Amino acid sequence: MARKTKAEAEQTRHRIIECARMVFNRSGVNNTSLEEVAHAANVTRGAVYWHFKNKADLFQAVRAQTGRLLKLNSSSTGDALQRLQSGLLNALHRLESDAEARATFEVMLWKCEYVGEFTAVRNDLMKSGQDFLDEVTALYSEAHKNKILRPDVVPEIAGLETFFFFTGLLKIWLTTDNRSAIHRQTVAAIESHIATKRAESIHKKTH
Amino acid sequence: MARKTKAEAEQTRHRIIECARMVFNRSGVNNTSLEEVAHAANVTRGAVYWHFKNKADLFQAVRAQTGRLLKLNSSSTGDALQRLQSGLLNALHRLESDAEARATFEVMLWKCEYVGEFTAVRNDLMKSGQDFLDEVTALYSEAHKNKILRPDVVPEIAGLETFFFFTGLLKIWLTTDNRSAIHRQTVAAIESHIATKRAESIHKKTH
DNA sequence: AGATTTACATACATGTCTGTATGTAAATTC
DNA sequence: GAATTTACATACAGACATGTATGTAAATCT
Repeated sequence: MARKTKAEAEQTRHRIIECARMVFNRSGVNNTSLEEVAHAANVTRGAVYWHFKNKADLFQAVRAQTGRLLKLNSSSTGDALQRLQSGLLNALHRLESDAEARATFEVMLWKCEYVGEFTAVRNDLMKSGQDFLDEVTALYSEAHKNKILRPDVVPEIAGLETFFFFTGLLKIWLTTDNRSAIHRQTVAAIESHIATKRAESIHKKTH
Repeated sequence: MARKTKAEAEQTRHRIIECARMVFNRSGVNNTSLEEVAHAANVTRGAVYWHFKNKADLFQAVRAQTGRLLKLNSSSTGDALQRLQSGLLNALHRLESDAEARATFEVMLWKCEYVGEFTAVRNDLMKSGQDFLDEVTALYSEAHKNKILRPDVVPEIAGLETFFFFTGLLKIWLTTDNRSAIHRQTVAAIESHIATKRAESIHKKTH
């Protein structure tokens, strides 16, 4: 076959990543051969090995393409707790609407053995987890400063709690068969998670 | 080699399970060959295949030997929320003190691809997750009935929240390098998680 | 326009894993 | 105590995965 244009090569690379995500999600990362990925992408292993060093490298690319789920510092308004809540709800909404992101997280949380070459991937994952924790903690600190956080709630601890909570939520939500069936309860759990941390001051709008 | 006594055979079976847990934890379930397990247990693959149908079956045995982590209906006393809290703390404590249980959960949460034969294992896992959810929800219902739950907290939602929270806690805690360093904060997160759900009645002892 | 890369496809060498079939000597059964 | 299981070890067959080396025709560079 002829050499491809630079743009075509980039297309090929993207196709490999997308197909890798699909196949990983179907068969698991370790259980998937690069031959399967190549076949799904209509190329040979040669192409895969040209674009990526090995499977772990490919998996990192899959991860990188999806990126972070939570974006707290974006458009949303309101006090710190409201911003945190809508950040969490937005993340959930992205998972619901973005099938690719969902697949990526499904692979990361249920279809990958973090061992050997993949411990590096896990460290990466934990690093973005630490970022999540930092951002959430910062929001709780702001809430504390503004007296809208319950006085007996420590920002650092609350941040950790939310980190645990959302990690588990993702893990469980992703493996639930009928996700739309638990949508309402999941949203309610998020709202309740935040609401119970809010100081009981004068009359406040919950909604 | 000679045929083993029934008791010896049972010993062999146990040895295989324990070694499987170790090797799975080191190399991941999918990435581990039954030859490795057999070697670690000082037997051949013949023995492994005699005792277990295949790797998934062996993994189920590893899981079954460790059993559930949470035992809420046991000895602890106090009101529903106190019992829930000590149940969660006990589960954490078991993970800290019981290296085998820890290894099993590490494998289940970080070193296994739930795909193919292993989807059955995941279903099993989710079933015990559902049991957890039911028990926790029952405790919140009791707390609600006894007016010690915040009136704006719905037992079912709180149960779900706690389920998410503890699932994430396990996952994160198990992959943290220096676990003793985050012990205090983890305990505090559990306590805070429960405390924020308690109704603010008259004077109560937090400790 | 010629030289040089590039973007793969093909081929090769090697190792590994699985499941099953068969062998066997001693426990266990009757 | 003879017949039958049992608890494995050994052997076999087939598939499959990985990484690299090599080939090649067309882009891209100069």
